[in-house]
Amino acid sequence: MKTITVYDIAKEANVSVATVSRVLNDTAPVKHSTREKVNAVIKKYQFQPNALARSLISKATGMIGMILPDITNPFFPEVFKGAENEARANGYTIFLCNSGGDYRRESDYLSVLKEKRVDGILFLGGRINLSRCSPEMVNEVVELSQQIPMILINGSLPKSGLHRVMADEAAGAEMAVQHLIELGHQEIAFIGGVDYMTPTIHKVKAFKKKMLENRLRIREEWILHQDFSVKSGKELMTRLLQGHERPSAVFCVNDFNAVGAVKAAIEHGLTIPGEMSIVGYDDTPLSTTLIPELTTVTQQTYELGRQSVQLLHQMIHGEKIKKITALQPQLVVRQSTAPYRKR
Amino acid sequence: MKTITVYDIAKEANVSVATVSRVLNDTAPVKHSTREKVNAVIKKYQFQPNALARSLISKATGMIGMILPDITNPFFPEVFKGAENEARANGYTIFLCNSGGDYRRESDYLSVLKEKRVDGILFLGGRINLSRCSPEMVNEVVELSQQIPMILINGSLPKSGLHRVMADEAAGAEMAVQHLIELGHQEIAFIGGVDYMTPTIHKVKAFKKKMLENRLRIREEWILHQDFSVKSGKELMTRLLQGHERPSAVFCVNDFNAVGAVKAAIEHGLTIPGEMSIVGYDDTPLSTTLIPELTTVTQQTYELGRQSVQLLHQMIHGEKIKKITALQPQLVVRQSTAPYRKR
DNA sequence: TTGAAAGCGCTAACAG
DNA sequence: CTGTTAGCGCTTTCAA
Repeated sequence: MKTITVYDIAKEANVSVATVSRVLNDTAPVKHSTREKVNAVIKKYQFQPNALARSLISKATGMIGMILPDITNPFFPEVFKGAENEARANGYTIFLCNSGGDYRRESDYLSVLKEKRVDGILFLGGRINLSRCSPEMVNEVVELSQQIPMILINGSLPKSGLHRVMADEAAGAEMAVQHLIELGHQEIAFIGGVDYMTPTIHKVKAFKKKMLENRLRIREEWILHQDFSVKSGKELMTRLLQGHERPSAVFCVNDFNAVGAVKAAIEHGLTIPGEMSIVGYDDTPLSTTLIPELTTVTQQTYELGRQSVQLLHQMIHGEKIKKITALQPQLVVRQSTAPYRKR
Repeated sequence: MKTITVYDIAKEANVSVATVSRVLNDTAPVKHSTREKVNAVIKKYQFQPNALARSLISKATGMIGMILPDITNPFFPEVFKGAENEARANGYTIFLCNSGGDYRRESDYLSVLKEKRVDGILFLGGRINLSRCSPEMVNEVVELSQQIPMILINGSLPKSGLHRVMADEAAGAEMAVQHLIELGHQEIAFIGGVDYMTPTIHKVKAFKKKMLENRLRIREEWILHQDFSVKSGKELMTRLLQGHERPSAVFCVNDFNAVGAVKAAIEHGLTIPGEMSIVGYDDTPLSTTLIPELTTVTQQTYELGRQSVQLLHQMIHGEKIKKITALQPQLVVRQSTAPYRKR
């Protein structure tokens, strides 16, 4: 099946390819009658100009690359959705690149996106959430960002000066802890996450700050890390419950961990929130799916994606934009937290 | 910032562009020393050939388009993951197109994917799950499939002869109902889904077949439809519980609905699975997140995606493949179903 | 208004 | 082994 080109259209319409191009792009006046004629032929063959050839000239592909760590974590599909809707409204299509948080894979994708000449890149997870990211990894990203507009979502790279869109995790974490304290809890634990990634670090820091502010004891043995999964939340909570003393409330690094924590607590015969208050983070769909529904912190996930693309679009068009856009998180109180009651 | 091309490399290495191209693609013998020389210059500038220009010639873009209805439904990220891993292994990148099940949007994306000259298309949801799809919509897809290899996942289009990869929903549904019956349940309801889409239709049909086979009464008023959401599952279950008589078991069109059903049942004071058995479908992560964990049917979601890309890859290379690839679903018994007990 | 022709960056004959 | 050159399909001067 021969692919049809502007030449075929031109020939059949008895005009030059230039004219075909003109009616295609409405880039110069064309006599009404010839325009009609050309359009007729175009319609007849359902001709669609080859975007590759166009891009080769225009230096724009209408493609955005989005690198994220794990699309099966319900936080990310929501970001994607926000990004995609905004992208579509502006004529972009999105390459979704699941890195698995693997730095090698991130590099691979960065490279692929570069050779495919995407118009912009959205970077989430992996190296941009590392407390200490190697200079080489930073460099790779910084150099690419000089050729392709890029936005880091919910992360950063040391002295890279890269554009960022983020939800203020410290603020969100403080709200969560504050909420627990206001409910009368004094024995509060923190669980989840790996200890070398910023989503964990920011929250632990905020947690300690709030505890200190309220003259509450911080027990290092009640700050437990592992990873961001449900499984991990379950194991960590189990560990907590095996101690002589146990907290009356737990703040989890994310909803996954919180779900695990809830499951562990219930399996150990505790009632939630009666005997144990638990708060998660991210406000993923999981939180309303759970019984009891999870008290958590929303990051305006959809907006995170939407605004990022909006800004990226502006960058692509050479507009200056703020280096940092911060979205305010918000506490969502549901059923997994309750006032402290003495045991 | 000037983008650098093969010409720049050629000039600096004192060779012709053809030679540069040769070392880039290893497409013809090049003297070792000149190869070294060229590679040095390439490395020096971190040169990456423009994929657009290459694709223009090779007629291959290394891009696959994936149209699906809702990436926030945890079933799809898993399919995507399987697809992406296989894609990556074969050198493809994936355009993720969230159609929202909107036919107009599907058409838009189909058109975009065509002009972007993707090498292949994976189609899920929306029109390919309609019991009656309009001839125009069918046509649009069929015509495109003549130009671009395409695979329909878990769906079909009337007499289109399109390639399909699917999990056998009828078989899966039968397993689910069989399981309930073997547990001694006789009063079984079916809830969920919209009634004009195949995921619902196939299951209802299988449900009725099994009931009939076992001489069990099918009550039409216990076959309730709405949509595929948690909310809908909740509302439908509530409706069921408000009747004079109530079933002892419910088979739900998917996990979302099942979660809603569980929530409704618990809110109505029922214990699960003691007083009400519930089974879902899809085996999404939700099912292990719930308390009690959900008995459900797995569709081999990851494999669905992986094998689809594998087949698509073969089609792209002109190999003949089977029209239909069916994956066997499997019942996963967890905690939401139990033997029938008289009330 | 329209056409001829020169590229966009790369690959692939075809000579040498 | 290596260079020259003609495209891939489209847009865009430059003339007419």
